Amino acid sequence: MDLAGSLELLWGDRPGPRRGPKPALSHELIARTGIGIADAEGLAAVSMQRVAAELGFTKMSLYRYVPGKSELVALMADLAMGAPPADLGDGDWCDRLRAWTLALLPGFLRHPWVLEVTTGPRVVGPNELAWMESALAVLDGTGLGGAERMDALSVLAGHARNIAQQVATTPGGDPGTQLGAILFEVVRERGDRYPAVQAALTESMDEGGQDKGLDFGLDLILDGLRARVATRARWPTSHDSTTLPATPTKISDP
Amino acid sequence: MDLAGSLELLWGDRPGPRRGPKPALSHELIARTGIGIADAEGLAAVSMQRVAAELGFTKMSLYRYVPGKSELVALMADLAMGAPPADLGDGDWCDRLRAWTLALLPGFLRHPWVLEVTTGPRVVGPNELAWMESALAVLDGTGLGGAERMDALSVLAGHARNIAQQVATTPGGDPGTQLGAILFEVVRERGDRYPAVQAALTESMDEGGQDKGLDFGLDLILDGLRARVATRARWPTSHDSTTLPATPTKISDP
DNA sequence: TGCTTTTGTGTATGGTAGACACAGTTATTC
DNA sequence: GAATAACTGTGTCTACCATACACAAAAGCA
Repeated sequence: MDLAGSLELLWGDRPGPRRGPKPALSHELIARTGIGIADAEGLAAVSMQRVAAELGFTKMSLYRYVPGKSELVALMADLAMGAPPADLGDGDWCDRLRAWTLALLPGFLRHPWVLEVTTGPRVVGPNELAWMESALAVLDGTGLGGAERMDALSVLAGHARNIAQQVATTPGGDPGTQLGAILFEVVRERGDRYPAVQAALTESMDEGGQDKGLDFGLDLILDGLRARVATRARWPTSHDSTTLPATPTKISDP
Repeated sequence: MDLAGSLELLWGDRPGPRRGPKPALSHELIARTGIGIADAEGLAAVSMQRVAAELGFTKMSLYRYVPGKSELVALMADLAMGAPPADLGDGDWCDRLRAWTLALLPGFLRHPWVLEVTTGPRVVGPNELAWMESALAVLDGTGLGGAERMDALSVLAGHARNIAQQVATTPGGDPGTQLGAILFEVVRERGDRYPAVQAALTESMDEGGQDKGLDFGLDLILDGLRARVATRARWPTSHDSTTLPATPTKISDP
C-alpha cells in the first residue's frame, strides 16, 4: 500500500550503482518468479520466503530489490499483463476496440490473480498505461470528449474483467464446475424464493449452455458507443447524450 | 476457500443445539463486528484476534461459530451488501434496471473491501442471490433468453463495481486525490510516450472534471439492451444479435 | 593499500491462522 | 436427584508471515 514505493519501483529507472558486488537478481527475475508461483498455486502461495527459495536465496535478499511485498505484487501484476498488441487490425475504430478488449482477456485468464490485485486504489504501471494509451489512441478523433474516452475505456476493460472472472468461476476447471453446480443446487432447493433465478438458470441450460456473455456485452457496449460517436460527429461541441437524464445521477454519499 | 464451509455458513440454518451453555455470540454479531473493522480500517485490519478482542472474547471462541476466516469474510460480504430494495420504482423495465444498478452503489461505496473480497470463485450468499433475483425479475418477460438475462445482469453489476472502484480511487478522499495527481504527473513527464492518455486527461480536466462515467456507461448498456429487447420482441425465437459476428468469439485457451 | 559502498545473510520481533485438549456449564436421561 | 452427554469458552502450541537491524564478504575507487 506504499504509493511512493510502488511509484518508484514501477517507474523509477535508477542508474546502476558503481561500487559493491554485482546484484545477482533483478526486479524482472524476482517478479517473474512470483508470477510463476501465483499462476501455479495462487496468489496466497506467494510469500517472500517462497519466492526467495525458488531463486535459491534468502528472503531478506529480496528486500535489496523490492521495498515490500505489496510493491512486488504490483510489479508482478504489471509485468503479467504485458504490453498491448502493437496492431489491432485494419477495421474501423469499433473493430479495433473489440480487438483491444479481446486482447485483454488472455492475460486475465492466464493470471487470474491479477483481478484480485488490481481492485482498489493503486499506482498504474507502464504496461497498464500502455494499454490505456492503446485504447485511447483508437478513440482519438471520434469526437468523444476526454472524460468520455476514459469512461468508454473503463467500461470495456471492466467488461473484460467481468468475463474473465466469470470464466474462472463457471466452466471447465474442477472447482468451477462444482461452483456452478452448487449455485444450481442452492437455487433448486429454494426455487420458491428465487423463481426468476431458477427460470433463468434452467432456461440457460436448455439453450445449450454456450457462453455468449462475452459477445453479448461487447456488442451492447460497442453499439451504444457507435451511437454516441455518431451524435458527437454531428454536433461536435455538444456534450449531451441522447438518453442522458436532465440531471446527472449524483452518487449518494456513503 | 473452503466451499463446503462457506456453503454451510451462508445457507445452512442449523437447529439450535439443546444441551450445553447458551452461545454468547452469533454469526450476525461476529460478522457485523468484522464489517465495522473493515469499514473503518480496511480489510487488512480484520483478524480473528481483532474481531474477538472487539467483542471481548478470545479468538478461539470465534471458531465455535465460524469454520475459518475466509468463511467469516464471505459472511461479512453478503451481510454488508444487504438485501436489494423492495421497490425499484414505477418505470418500465429499463428504468427499474437503472434503479437496480444505482441501488448497488451505496453498498460498494460504504464497504469498498467487498470489491476485493468478491473477485474470484465464491459461493453466492442469500443476499447476493436476492440481488440477482431482483434484477432477473425485472428482465422477465422481455423476451431475452435465460443466458442473456444473466449476461445483462452481469454487465450492469460489473459496471456498478467498476464505478465504485473508480470513485474509491479518484475523488475526494485524501489518498485518492494523491493517486489521480500521481497518474497525471507520471503521464505529464512522459507525454511523448502516452500522447493519447495525456490528451484525454488534460481535456477531461478542462471539461470541468464532473464524473459522468456512471451515467455514460449505464446509458450505453441500457440503450444496447433496449435495442436487443426490441429485436427479441419481434422474433422471440431468434437468438441472433443484430451485430453478433457470424461465429461467436472463442475465448482462446490461456 | 586502504576506504567506501553495496550485497547477501542471520537473527530477532511481533503479527497471523488454526489444531487440540481441557474445564466449566447445561439439558437430557436414568 | 444423580449420572451422562453435549456444548461453550479458554489456554497452549505450532507453523507460518513480513520486516527491522546488524554484520561480514565483495568490489570499485582513491
